[in-house]
Amino acid sequence: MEIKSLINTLKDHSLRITDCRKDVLEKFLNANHALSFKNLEEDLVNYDRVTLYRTLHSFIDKGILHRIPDDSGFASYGICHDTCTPQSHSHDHVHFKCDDCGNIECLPSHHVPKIEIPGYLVGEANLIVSGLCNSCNH
Amino acid sequence: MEIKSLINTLKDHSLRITDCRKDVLEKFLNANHALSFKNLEEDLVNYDRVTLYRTLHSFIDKGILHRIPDDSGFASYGICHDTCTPQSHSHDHVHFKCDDCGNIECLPSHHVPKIEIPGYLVGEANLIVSGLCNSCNH
DNA sequence: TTTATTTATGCAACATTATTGCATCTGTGA
DNA sequence: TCACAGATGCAATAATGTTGCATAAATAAA
Ligand SMILES: [Mn+2]
Ligand SMILES: [Mn+2]
Ligand SMILES: [Zn+2]
Ligand SMILES: [Zn+2]
Repeated sequence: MEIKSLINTLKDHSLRITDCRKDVLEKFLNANHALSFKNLEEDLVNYDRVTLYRTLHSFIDKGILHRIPDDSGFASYGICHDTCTPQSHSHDHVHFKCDDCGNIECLPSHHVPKIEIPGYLVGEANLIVSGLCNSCNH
Repeated sequence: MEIKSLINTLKDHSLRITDCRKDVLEKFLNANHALSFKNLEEDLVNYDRVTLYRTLHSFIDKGILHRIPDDSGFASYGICHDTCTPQSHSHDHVHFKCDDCGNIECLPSHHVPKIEIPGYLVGEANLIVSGLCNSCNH
């Protein structure tokens, strides 16, 4: 990932170009799976925890990242491959959590099946599947 | 819910009969939706927080309750209507979270669709749907 | 029923995760 | 280059959950 594209991504989302934002964004672009806050904290030790939290929040606000809830309470964050905006986050893809390596992946090719519930108005749906990922299964 | 049945439920799961356990179990049996820890804490003020946590844990261990993860990080707990045991919790039903009243419901009649992911070994699946519940929708 | 054993409870302390206030620093547009 | 909105770091605080330990209560044994 070259630095030019990082900067453009930040500019396109009307975010100021800072070292922290570049480093965080780069990590997400290079990772092939979602990252937890702990992942970031471990690797980007030269930034304050608070700054990392605020960086995640601004990325989510702008539609660069989406939060992936986890049963264990440790949320992860994934890139919004589809075009999310500050106005609307929409993610109808399945999330996979590997029981072995612990990684969480976005599976954009797998959409969450629509559920019909009589008498209910169904909005968002969130499907988290666990098991063994492609790497750990072979 | 009469007290006899409460006691029998506890006995059947080899748990000692205590006031706290009876009160907590009664609340779950009377509620028509899942309860969060905060729900319990607000209503059962005469018990220590730690005791409520431990009560929830023992109920989960024995297969009386199951934990329902929530995007917001506040887990809820629902009764295991099917026969769960200390050995195996199995819940393949959909969970619904109402955007209006905030209640979370177990929908035992709605099973989580099975997902096939090539190269992956798929195990558990967790589907949380949000929208308006039957009450808030009418 | 009484006693002994096991388990549950309450309190305090601690751990973890996340947020807020505020002074200072930095990026950006003028 | 300058002014200013916005970002950062640090300290304090909040929210949620866990652990250790003394005491109390429930159940088993006598
Ligand atoms: Mn995703
Ligand atoms: Mn349920
Ligand atoms: Zn894996
Ligand atoms: Zn509702």
